[in-house]
Amino acid sequence: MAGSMLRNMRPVHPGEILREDVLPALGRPKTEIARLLGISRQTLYDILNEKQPVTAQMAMRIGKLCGNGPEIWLKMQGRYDLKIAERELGDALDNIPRLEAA
Amino acid sequence: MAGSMLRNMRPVHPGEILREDVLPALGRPKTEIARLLGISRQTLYDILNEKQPVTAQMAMRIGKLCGNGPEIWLKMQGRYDLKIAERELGDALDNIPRLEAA
DNA sequence: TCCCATGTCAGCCGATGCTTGACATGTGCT
DNA sequence: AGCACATGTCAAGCATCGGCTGACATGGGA
Repeated sequence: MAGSMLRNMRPVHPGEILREDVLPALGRPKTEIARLLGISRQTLYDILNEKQPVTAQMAMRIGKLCGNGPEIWLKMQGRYDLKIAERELGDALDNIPRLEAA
Repeated sequence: MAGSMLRNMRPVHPGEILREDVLPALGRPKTEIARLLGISRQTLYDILNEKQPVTAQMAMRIGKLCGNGPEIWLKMQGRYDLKIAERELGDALDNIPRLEAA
């Protein structure tokens, strides 16, 4: 079914795509990219280095600049966050039972 | 195409679904739900009152308890966040140009 | 040489996510 | 009546987070 391929892939931080594919394709200095996005240079670097997530606001900015819309970026971040959350929760999840409708 | 119906709907906070549909169907005291989820009672109420988002961790917990997985909840929150972000950014978006690959 | 881009560090700050503890109110059981 | 428990809400507290500014050392053109 649709999406199954994506689901089984290692979780990819949106910053990796920006750094490896998108920004090189745009071919502009990162300093300018940050300015165009309306964010600080530091914040852009943090995202590219995968130290900060792509928030909803960031997704909108990036989606606008790249013309592909915000959903892709936010969804990518979501998949990433879920993987992290799964690892962080660990055994805590085992203690949560599955309830069924009464 | 798939998803177009969802996209055009008003943004729904996951707490609304929990409050209106899911918890009633489970038919357990909210106090117990919070305990089973492994979170504080206050946090559950905040989510039900749409004052706190469903984070990735929360999505995992809820998804486990309800047996439907975390993606639904996180995606719902994402759509909601995008609507909020769009409103908050406002004109700031107009200042972001659309770049094309060089 | 001067200008600009790059990459990284440190520190600040407001907001967020979640917690504990308490309170008043209601409900059901014995 | 009395107890146990659920409900809904408030007030702090607290660590983390998202984003910023300012600074530094470095490198590559014009």
